[in-house]
Amino acid sequence: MPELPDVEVFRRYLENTALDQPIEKLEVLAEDVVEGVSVEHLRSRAEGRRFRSTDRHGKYLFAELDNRDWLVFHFGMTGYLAYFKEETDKPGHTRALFHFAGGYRLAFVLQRKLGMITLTEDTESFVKGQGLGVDALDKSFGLDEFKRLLRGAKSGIKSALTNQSHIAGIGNIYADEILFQARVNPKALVGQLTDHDLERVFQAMKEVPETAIECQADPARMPGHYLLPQREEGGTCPRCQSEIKRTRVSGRGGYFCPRCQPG
DNA sequence: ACATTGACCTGAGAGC
DNA sequence: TGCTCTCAGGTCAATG
Repeated sequence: MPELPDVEVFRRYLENTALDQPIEKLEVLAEDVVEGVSVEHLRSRAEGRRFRSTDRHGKYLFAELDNRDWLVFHFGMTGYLAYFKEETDKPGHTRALFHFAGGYRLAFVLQRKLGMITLTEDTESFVKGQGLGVDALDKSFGLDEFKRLLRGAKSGIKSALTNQSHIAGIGNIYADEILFQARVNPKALVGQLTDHDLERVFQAMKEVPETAIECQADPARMPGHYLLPQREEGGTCPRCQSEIKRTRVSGRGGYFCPRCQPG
């Protein structure tokens, strides 16, 4: 779930639910999801504060406190946020829980503990420290820079797209969707692609996440020509009705249409 | 210096 | 039912 579009949806969710409310208590239910700072320190910085603004870079979500600290959330493969009031609505695998003055809570949920929470004073230096590349949807990130980043890459196009140190935000699922929309085979090497291929990949890299965000990152709401709702073996290509095939690209499962994305 | 693989963590679903 | 195996949208360290 948590690639760029999902994290952007979480960001807006936090913005629309939890902003400006006094944080009475931060309950950490799994201490190992707090990284870089002690749980005590994190709690002491957050309690008594409010979330003032939010930001996002790639798959990282930032929430600014009114003391100018930033909480950083990473959602791993399974994370999400849940805002609720009744104890019975608390999701399983809640790892941290913000209790607000009005009785509402915001849960940071991870099934697998591959995500984390940390603290930073400066989001830009955090991004730099993580070695993250430009956010895929950054307005100033244009075709020329895209070509420059990929030129010289010896890897496959899918690895290049999901390499967070080049471009931040694209993961396994959306890489498949982008390559499907661009009609490029997921096993293609960057060096084999024509300029025209790269232009289509670039355009899809901009359009797909934008559209996914509009659809709340929910495959059921996505346009009929999207692969995502059909992303399973035996699924049907929305363009040519061929059978969707599964493949393995650098250790990860991928799905594609052999006819629309010939290799 | 780069690219790919395995490990990390936990649960769901398939097959026996 | 219960066991084992494989897989899952993340990154990072260790390999090639």
